[in-house]
Amino acid sequence: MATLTNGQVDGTVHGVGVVSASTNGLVNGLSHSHSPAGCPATIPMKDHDAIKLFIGQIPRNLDEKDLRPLFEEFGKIYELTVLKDRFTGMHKGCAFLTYCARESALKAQNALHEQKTLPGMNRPIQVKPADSESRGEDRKLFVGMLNKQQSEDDVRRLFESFGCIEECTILRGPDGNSKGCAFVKYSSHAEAQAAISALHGSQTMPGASSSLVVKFADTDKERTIRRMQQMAGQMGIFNPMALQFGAYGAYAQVQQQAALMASVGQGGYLSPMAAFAAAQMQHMATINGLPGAPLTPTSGGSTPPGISAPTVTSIPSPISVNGFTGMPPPQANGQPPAEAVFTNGIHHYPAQSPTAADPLQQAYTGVQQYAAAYPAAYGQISQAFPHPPPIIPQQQREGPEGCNLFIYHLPQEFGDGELMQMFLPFGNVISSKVFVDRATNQSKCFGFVSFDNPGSAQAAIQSMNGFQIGMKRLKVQLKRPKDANRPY
DNA sequence: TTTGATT
Repeated sequence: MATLTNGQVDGTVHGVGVVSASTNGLVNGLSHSHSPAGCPATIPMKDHDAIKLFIGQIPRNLDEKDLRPLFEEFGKIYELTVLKDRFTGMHKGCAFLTYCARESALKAQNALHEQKTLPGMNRPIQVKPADSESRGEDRKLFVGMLNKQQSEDDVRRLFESFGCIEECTILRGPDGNSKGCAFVKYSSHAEAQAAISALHGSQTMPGASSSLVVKFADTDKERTIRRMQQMAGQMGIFNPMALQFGAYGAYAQVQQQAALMASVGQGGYLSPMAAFAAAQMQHMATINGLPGAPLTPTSGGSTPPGISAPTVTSIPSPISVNGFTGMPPPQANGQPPAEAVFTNGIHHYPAQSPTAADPLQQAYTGVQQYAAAYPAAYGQISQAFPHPPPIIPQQQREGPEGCNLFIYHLPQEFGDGELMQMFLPFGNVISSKVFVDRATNQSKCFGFVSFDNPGSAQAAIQSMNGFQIGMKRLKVQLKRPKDANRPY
């Protein structure tokens, strides 16, 4: 019965391999009747996941009608085309073959590929998925910035007017919650392209942070590249210096920042690093609880062995860094509050000649103050040192509950790196993320920092919440737990 | 200016 139906709609069926072919035909016929509007009524139907095969090493005297019988024993053929030279029409010795059923293609490949040699050929026949198949996700779209409440059906409705949707999947987490993105597979590249043109950036879903993203899904290669980049990012978070030297390394990092700050500070442009160094200086004052009080420019400047740093001097004038207000007016006297605070045996060296007040020295001094003001913080880092440092915390972006901070009112210039470094003194930062507007690549001035323990997170809140940078004050709070703020 | 998604 099914065979008859197929025979009627498909004049090319030859009645070979009828049993399995008709089964597939029936299934497809049924699904076809339910297919969304806009799907062309292609006959005969093939499986959505049908595989287009490349057939090689075909004698040039065989054309489609000669080849059919050979392949039909594995299932109903949807399409078989001998490749011909575009200009001369000459048989190129190969063909494309698509079965209605994916299964048939697999069977044919297993049975034939390199298994026999056709008459007149000196190499065995090739039966394998066409290149276009392995490459071929060019009709599959990645859709981002969906509302997390939207279902497959909602997404289908949004995309159905551009073509025949073969597949629509919302990406979900382990708990079944939508991740706000989806895959939509059309039956052709052109349909997918049409959907991109019409929908990408066209609207912003309620609750989404930016406009709808509609683009071709990654190919395998792109996916691999992305993975590598992610790995690199993971490694990058954990600065080798910090890992190797614990607090010592962190301190060296700060020195590097200071140097960088100085180098750009003179040009009038305030880099993220400079902003950070400046922030640290100010923060240091805050922590001391001595805003405007004598903060010591230090005689305690240390140059840890092996780390090159400029000669340290005291600062004769108040620190002022472009664009930053509220800096404490340090005075050139007194002692740093925490001389020799490093608990891992690193000591400050005596200061050298007190001279000039160039930006570098200012910055450097400020950073020293910062370091000096953080005995506890640096102590934490150094405590972690004797244990094997957690290098890559299993891909995780988030720490345990209570370890993740949400920070906003960040300076526009801050990126992930600056954010991390700002919080490094409070513990092991397992991730830091500044939100970036996908359209403009600009920071949205808020982000996340995750520690590996709640104590560090609390310490960071204590110290950094309300911390003034420029005209803004940081807000540092625990990240809302995932299940909070659910409408239902 | 207010909560990390991504094949």
